Amino acid sequence: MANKVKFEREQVVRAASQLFWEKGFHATSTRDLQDAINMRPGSIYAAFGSKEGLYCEAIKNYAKQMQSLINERLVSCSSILDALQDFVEYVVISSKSNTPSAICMLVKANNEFIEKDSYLYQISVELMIDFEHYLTELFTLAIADKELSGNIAAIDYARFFQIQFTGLRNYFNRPNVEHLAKPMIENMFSLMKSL
Amino acid sequence: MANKVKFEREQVVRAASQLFWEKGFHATSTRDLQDAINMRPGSIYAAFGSKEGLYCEAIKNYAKQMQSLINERLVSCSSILDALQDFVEYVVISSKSNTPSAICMLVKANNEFIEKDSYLYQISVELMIDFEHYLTELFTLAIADKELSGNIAAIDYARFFQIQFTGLRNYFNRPNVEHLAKPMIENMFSLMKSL
DNA sequence: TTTGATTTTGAGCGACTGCTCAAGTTAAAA
DNA sequence: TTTTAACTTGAGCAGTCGCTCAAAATCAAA
Repeated sequence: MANKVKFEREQVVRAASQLFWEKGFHATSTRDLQDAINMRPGSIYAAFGSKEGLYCEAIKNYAKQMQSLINERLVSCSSILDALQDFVEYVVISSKSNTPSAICMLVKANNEFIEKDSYLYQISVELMIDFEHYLTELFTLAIADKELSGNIAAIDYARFFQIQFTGLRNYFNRPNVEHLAKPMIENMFSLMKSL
Repeated sequence: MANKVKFEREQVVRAASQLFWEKGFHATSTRDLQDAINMRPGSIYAAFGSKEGLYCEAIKNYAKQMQSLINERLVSCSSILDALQDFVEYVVISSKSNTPSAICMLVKANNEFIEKDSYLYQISVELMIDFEHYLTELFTLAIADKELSGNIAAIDYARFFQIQFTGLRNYFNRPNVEHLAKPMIENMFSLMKSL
């Protein structure tokens, strides 16, 4: 005695994620979303409650996929730092043409939601802290593997990495500097190894 | 045979700048602006042409004021790098409580206007490049003064500075990390001096 | 004063926003 | 089959958006 949902939730959330990532929360209208995910308002609101609810799933999906990108490289690369460098090069250089924005969606969210007690701001902080924890685990292993000196703590490597990564992605969101990306990423990693 | 404008243009642009900086372009309504600058729609549109026109003046004013902050410190400090470090500490730490956002307005604009051929995106890029040129001049002087090794070119110091600065400001847009700001800024500058 | 170009005012236009809900459609259970 | 609960549809609501423009206010020149 029922009917079944006709949409693929993961696929819909990914499409919404792409649109929100590109345009930001405020500049994305529910009509834009309807077109992007091919659902009518009633279905959207039945499934996600509100534009905010859909955004919330979308940004969590984004964070999950970003970690997947690293995890894939941990399998295929011979060291943790090689995996991270390959990840950074992929994000800043290779994926630029088929990605909705050069800027991390978490950073965009963190910049857009100015009310510090708003739900979406807090989600953005949570996901960034999750990512920092994930990085800290990786750098703990990298220190144990003697890939890094261990002169500073794993969490400090994680902070250094995030600041460089965010700074680089912002810098390369301007035209005519593409040729600088590869050497600057290499500098970033040799700097980190010298800490 | 005339009437005179009753508003102080510089003061109005500064107020608009603060609001746009805080909320971004899309999330700032013309009603918000009316209240912030105490002008009625007709006067605003007579003076600035459009919301976009007002934003344009506002962001240029922001860029000008940011350079003023550095220029003031170049006068009062004994070296260029001291002035820059004082500037960074002021922006990231001291001014945090009386500033509309922890994030640079140019960076926010550059992230918000996704149409690469839109006028406001191009303005944001122009102002960032202006700032890079300004920094490059400073680092040229710093190299001549032997404050920096000169192992890399002035423009490369300018790029390094911008990436660190943007990365730091983004990192400190999260709660509970304030105590890390001072040491991380010191690290940034000692790292730069070791390049 | 009076004149008249200039500036300011604010009601309100047409378009768009996030969202609702009655009506229609679907498919498993009876 | 028929029933019925779950799902989908899309017209449209109440509110907000950027912006316009006729009318009122202002003030230097005549």
